[in-house]
Amino acid sequence: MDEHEKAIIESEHLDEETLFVASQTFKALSDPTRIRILHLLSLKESSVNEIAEKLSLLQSTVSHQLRFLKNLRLVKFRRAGTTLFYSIDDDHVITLLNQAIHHACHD
Amino acid sequence: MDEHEKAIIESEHLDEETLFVASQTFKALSDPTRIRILHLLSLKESSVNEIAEKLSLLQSTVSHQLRFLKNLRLVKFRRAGTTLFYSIDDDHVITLLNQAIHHACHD
DNA sequence: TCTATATATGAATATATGCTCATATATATT
DNA sequence: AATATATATGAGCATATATTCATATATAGA
Repeated sequence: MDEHEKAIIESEHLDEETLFVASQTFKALSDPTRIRILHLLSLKESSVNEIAEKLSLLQSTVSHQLRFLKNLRLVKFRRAGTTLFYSIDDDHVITLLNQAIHHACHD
Repeated sequence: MDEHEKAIIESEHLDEETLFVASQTFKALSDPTRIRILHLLSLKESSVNEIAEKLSLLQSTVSHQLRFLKNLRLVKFRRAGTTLFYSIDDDHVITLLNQAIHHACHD
């Protein structure tokens, strides 16, 4: 942790930018459906239909949530014909997620 | 991380309970106002009015959000006369918060 | 007990969110 | 070009959320 960062964390004032990015990151993890999708992707790259089937969700629901996660650059995809394989693009959020799961297991 | 926990994280299926607790934790951190309150409390114990003044929020807004955070056992308070001093009751969420701030600073 | 101060609460409102349905788009195959 | 498959998108709806206003409650002091 560098001095600049330390200064931000120890300052009473959090700037708008930091506040927005942090809250968006947590918003991504605040919905059970998105947690399930991210958790699945943390285990293995999957297509939209695979995710839908494994998690018993509509294809449309999965696609909407993937767009949300892609906009936040939390997931990425590669194309293989008509199939899109999604995977994690930000290991940091998976770390946050696993920590929360860890914590949830120890209440 | 024990075996049981490892099994949960590595399983494709997250149980409802774990999912709910984890999503609630992140929901608490998904709102800029709550982040500001938690961040302030991580620096120092504060009364409701102090929080409201420092963050330019209505007393009612702060009180409502503190109730939310208290229900999740993320904050606690001690009474001193008519004044209630709130403080952090779950260091884990502050760790999560500081990690996200750290991450936000390095984009 | 009356008053002042600090906090909590309920109702109302505006906005955000997540899901579903129907349909559009993109790619591959024939 | 026509068809099939995989995915994306927009509209509509129901629910959740955050804030505000008005008011209630609780404690302390005169």
